[in-house]
Amino acid sequence: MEMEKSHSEDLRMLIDILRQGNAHVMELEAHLYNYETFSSETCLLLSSKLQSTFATAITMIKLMEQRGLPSLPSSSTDSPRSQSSERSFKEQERREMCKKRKSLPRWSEQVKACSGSAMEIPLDDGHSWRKYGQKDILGAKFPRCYYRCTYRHSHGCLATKQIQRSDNNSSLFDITYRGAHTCNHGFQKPSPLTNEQIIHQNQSLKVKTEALSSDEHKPESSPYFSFPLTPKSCLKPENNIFSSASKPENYEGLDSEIADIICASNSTTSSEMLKIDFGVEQFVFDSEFSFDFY
DNA sequence: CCAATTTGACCGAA
DNA sequence: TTCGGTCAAATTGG
Repeated sequence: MEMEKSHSEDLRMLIDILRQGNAHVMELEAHLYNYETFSSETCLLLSSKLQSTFATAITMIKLMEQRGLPSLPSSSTDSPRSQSSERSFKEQERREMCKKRKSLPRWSEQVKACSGSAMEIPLDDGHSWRKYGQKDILGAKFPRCYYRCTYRHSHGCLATKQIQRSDNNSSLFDITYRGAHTCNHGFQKPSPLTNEQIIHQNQSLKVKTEALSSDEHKPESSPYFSFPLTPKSCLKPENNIFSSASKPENYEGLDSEIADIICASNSTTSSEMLKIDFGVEQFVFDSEFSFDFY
């Protein structure tokens, strides 16, 4: 009762903090998009702001956990009855996680394999992935591989991707991403590419954002899919339109097609970006910031 | 020894 | 029940 009140206050604060973090992401993105004002210093600054935002949020969640929420399984002082509920608590947590993952934005692209020869592996997208599964898919010639962000546990980064070799053209890979990276290990220093390389890669790359059916969520609230974290397809080094290593005329030289791709997943237009939130309710409760359980 | 991958088990959705 | 996605123990590789 008393507890509940302060709990909801905490939540409100937490939400504010996360909103702030979101604002920083916007700002960061704006810088990435604006070639004129782009500076790595600014980005680093924003990145560290983001880090501290998340750190604060994490700390808050931990505190709230200690105070108001069911205690962690580790404490052996619990009454026996809480032990029986421990299982269902974990179970519940798992289910919530599942739900959350499904609600994450999704987009896919087709990527050409390294045009070497035998080494048929899709290009590295600049993020660090850890394979966690492989499945034979009904009616598909090749198995589907499942990857999650390497930093899932250390940073609570929920990004995942699936890679599946195309049936008819085995040098093509369908890659489906789910969830934007919240870790900041993502963007390795982009290697300089020539103009031709960029153009070539742009041509061989199709990005389609799968706007999830809006009936899946109450449309009026949480605009999940307008959360405009730039998909890797925009930021990944091999497409490094924004890389300071590539010359400005690269960007200007490339036509609106690229801009379309860049905007594809932000299709809700930048004017809407400002009122976007994380779908915070879910984010707060389900987030995997409980990394110290692992 | 640690971190990544492999692979069968498990679980929820359809 | 089947299928697709994830987990986690066993295995591999550095």
